[in-house]
Amino acid sequence: MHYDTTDPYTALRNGLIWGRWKSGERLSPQHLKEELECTSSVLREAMLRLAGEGFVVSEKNHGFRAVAHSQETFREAAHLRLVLEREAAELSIKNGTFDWEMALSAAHQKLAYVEKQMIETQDATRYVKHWSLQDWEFHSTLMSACGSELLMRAYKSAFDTFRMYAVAEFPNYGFGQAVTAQEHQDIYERAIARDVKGCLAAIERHVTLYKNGNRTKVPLPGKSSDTL
Amino acid sequence: MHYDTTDPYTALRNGLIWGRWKSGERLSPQHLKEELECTSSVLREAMLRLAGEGFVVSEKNHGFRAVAHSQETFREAAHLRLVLEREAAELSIKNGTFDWEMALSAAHQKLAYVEKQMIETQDATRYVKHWSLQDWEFHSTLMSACGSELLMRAYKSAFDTFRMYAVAEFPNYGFGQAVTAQEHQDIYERAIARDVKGCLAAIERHVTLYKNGNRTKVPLPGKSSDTL
DNA sequence: GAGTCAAATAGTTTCGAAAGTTTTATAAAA
DNA sequence: TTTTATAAAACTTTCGAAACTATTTGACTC
Repeated sequence: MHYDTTDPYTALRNGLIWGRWKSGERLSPQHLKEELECTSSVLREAMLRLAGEGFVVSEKNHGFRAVAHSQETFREAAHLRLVLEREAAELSIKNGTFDWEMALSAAHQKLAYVEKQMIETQDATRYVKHWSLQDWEFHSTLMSACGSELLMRAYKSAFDTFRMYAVAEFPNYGFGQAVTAQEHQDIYERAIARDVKGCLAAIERHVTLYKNGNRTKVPLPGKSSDTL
Repeated sequence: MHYDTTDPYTALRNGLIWGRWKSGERLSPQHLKEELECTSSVLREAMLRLAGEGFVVSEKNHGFRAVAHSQETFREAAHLRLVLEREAAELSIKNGTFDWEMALSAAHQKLAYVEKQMIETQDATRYVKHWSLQDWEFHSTLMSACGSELLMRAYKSAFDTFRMYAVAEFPNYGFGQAVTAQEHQDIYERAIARDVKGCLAAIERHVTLYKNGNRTKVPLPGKSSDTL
């Protein structure tokens, strides 16, 4: 019924991001080859690439493991996000064209729509993957006019680490009801208004709330979904 | 006479950093296997890892290439260095212990020694690799008390990109006689004095001078050396 | 001479077996 | 029972050949 069109590398990468394998878990090409429908060699190649990207660690003659995240790693990722996002957002607000404004408006609209659904249906779990994807799209669009490919790459890396931990440790990947929606709204409005100081402050509030784990205490009811 | 004890991965990585292969050059495992004394398979594995790290790019069925750096990439790397180094230096200055002070003092001493040699002998080329290594050690020691492994990793990545371009495009990897030495001296003194504002300003001067390529116009005489 | 096609060549990726390493299991000795 | 030594099993890495893909060459046509 459902053909898996994704290559082993992508399947592995997504599995790592979305918690298919636990932090620090062994990744054996031999055992995973049935599940991912390929030979152990191509899995090995994919894992080597992912090792370079930091999703996987490898020790000589001991194979591969999903990278182990601690709460400390999470704090560092949040901090790095903050530093990079503030810099990139400031540049974007200063340099962004009208096209950027439109893109940001669209990204925010999509994100707000998901968040509205999550709150109204009182069923966050059903939408968390959509939400997490739109969360990324919003933040990266916000930064997209900063003019530095390298800065964006560094941010993506920090964001991925951040999200891996959130997916593994927080019931709803960190979505915390109305709070997040308002925070994103604030960031969006101040960015469009070209209010650098206000926007940076909003970003700081947003990421800091996460970091302190405030959201873990408000799990919402609902059953899991694998729509994505 | 000289046994190469480094594995193919390290050899490739160093070759990429130190300009053994030009920006954008094809890296064919088949052809490189003689030079690096291994089979094409282990070279492929090394390249896959380096692809993940961003030193190498690969396109399906087209093999590998050394990553292509433009002047724009260089500017972005310099900018990212600045952003990350300011943040980390500030944290280090605020949190650094006496051990950190000692380590920084030692790192600066070594760097200053190399720079003194370069200036006195009027033969920069002979010491550029030493200098580049000590330059890294000084900057990373300065940041080492920031308390964030992730931030240091992101910085290293930006530094490597920065250096690859400098090695390829500048006669002396960017060393510019007395200017650099004085800059490092400034950064060092202000860090030890726990003068955050002064140190950050010194860092900004240092990296900005590089970025504008001011150093390219003062090549020093002397012949090449492969001591390292 | 320019353009098209097919064959030949060169290069890349995948594969599964061989070689090498670590871990587990088993048996002998203290 | 604990320790040490040895053998077996499980796994990781390396290897070279096979399969596959891209590029070049050269013959043929317009």
